[in-house]
Amino acid sequence: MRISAKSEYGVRAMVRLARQFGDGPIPLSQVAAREKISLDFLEQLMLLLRRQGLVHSARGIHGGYLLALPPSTISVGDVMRAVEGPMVNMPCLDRGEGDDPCCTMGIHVAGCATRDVWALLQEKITQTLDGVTLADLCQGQPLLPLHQPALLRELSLLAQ
Amino acid sequence: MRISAKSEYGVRAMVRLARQFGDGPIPLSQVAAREKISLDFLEQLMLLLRRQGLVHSARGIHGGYLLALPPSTISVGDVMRAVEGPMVNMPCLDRGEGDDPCCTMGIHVAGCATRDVWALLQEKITQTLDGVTLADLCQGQPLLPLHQPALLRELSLLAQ
DNA sequence: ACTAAACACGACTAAATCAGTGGGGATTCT
DNA sequence: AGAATCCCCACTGATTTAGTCGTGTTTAGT
Ligand code: SF4
Ligand code: SF4
Repeated sequence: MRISAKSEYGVRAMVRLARQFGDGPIPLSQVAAREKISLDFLEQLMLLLRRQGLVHSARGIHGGYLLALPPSTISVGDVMRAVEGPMVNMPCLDRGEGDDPCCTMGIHVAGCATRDVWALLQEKITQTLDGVTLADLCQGQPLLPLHQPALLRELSLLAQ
Repeated sequence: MRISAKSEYGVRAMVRLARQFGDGPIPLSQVAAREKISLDFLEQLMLLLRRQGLVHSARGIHGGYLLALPPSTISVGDVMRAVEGPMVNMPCLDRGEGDDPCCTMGIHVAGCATRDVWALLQEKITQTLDGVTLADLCQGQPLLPLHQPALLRELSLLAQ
């Protein structure tokens, strides 16, 4: 369950673009230098993000990349899906109950008890990552009150 | 973010042991055959689980492995931590704010905005995986009512 | 027109990780 | 003794990761 460099760099770069939202295209060379990311590698990531419609690009001497949407409407989950595909990579999750056997069990996926855990995990991860936007990361204040049970935190959010 | 074979096999094997909790030691050869896992690979995993105190082993001709605790007290998170270390592998999460720089930023980790996302993600994943026990996976009924928002589900659990 | 700065895109690669194998022990039951 | 089982570690082939490189295209300024 490690977080790949693609995801980390992708999010870092997008946060950088979010901070300068409205300033026109930002050249990747600047982002790469400030975030200490390989320019060539970063270009590949931005290409994926552009194809997903999360950023726009401008070519030529004053070109660069810029967010296609306001920072508050782009989630970390959107970025990660764009740069590295499905958030949780467990093949059996992508198939319906009636599909072919896909795993080492060789059996119908409906017969697997542990599959439910991975489905639950995928749901929670997706919820979490889709619940944080680039705008959230631009502000200085902490993202979460740590050491507080999730239920309490969610209830307090509900009470607002 | 893929789930490694270590984790999947580890959980599958532990569920198998949980189903036969109380029957004495189960030989790995049986578990491997029924779960279609390489015996040699599985042995490595069980060794790790034993060192974490999650299972006991018995050698000799009627030996095998058995859970060291009741299935309802062992969580999926416990199993995964035993077989593959920290649940979310992002080095900067394991260091305090005052530690050395550890990442490509080369800067103090406190200065990184995106780190908060990974911390939040780690917290959520840990909560989720620690909230499911082997006993939960042994029962036939579904683990989660899918397509239902998490908050509602948690509230309904609270109401019980 | 020319040039420099930027994106576009695919091919290639060194290193790391993963998943599994193999081989030798040690222990216990019959 | 002998068979089944756990114990432990070294090794390997395949895959993935995290880049690098090369070449081309577009645009702005001169
Ligand atoms: S064994 Fe179960 S969890 Fe693993 S791939 Fe097959 S259906 Fe999915
Ligand atoms: S850049 Fe931020 S998120 Fe990445 S390793 Fe460093 S502190 Fe952690």
